[in-house]
Amino acid sequence: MRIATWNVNSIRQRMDNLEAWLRERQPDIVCLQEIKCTDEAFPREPLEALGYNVAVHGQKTFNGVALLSKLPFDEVAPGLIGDDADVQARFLEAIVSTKSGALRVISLYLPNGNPPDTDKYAYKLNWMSRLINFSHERLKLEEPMLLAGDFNVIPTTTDASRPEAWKNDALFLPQTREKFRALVNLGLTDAIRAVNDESDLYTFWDYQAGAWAKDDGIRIDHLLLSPQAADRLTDAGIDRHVRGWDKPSDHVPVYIDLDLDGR
DNA sequence: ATGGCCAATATGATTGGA
Repeated sequence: MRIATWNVNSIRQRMDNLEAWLRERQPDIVCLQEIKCTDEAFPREPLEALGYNVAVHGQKTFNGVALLSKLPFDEVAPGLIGDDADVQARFLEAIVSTKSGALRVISLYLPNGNPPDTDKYAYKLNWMSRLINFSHERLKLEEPMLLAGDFNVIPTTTDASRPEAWKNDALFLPQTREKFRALVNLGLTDAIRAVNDESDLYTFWDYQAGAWAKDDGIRIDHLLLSPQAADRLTDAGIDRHVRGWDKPSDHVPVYIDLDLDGR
């Protein structure tokens, strides 16, 4: 089973790219972020025509996450625990039934947090604490689970072309990386790093300053696997070529293959 | 030349992104 995550930076601006990439990569499940539209405005029909069930947690103008799945959804739940007053659409949890049993999938869009001297950074750190609490609870279930999305975290210096340029950025500050480590240290596996320790693995290149042309990228889109999912991991990759297409998102898809055939 | 973009919005300037 192939599962992918992609921050599309507006689903309505990215439908041509999304459909082309779905035909090329043939994922079974896709976690989307920054759809930037309401549930009503989400283009369900063309995706359903490609064989996907669709679950959406959107809002007007900003943020918004969604899930596509060739398997039907057994359960879908929007929102991250820990703050009932948080109205930003950044989290969508679902369960599908595979031949090996239930698989829990979360599509998440972690707050950017810039500038760091504002309440935006406090919101980011608090959101990360809530994600740690959520993950701690779900890991007790000891089932295959993956947290997939735009984490807005550069985990290490190896994950940036120019780490010094990000030294004071909310994506790379020590507190941010510390919280990300605390999350991973609950027992999650960073899928890309489980199969590849190269230094030039990026998932985002800014639209500005010729970042793509200079390969000035960062790795901030991640798939974190529970032990029961990590045991089934057979491959992981980044579709960086999609960044070179016409009308690209500034992020590219990241995917994993899990052996859930239930032998 | 050390800067250069993109998307949404009762839109033509502002906000957010990273």
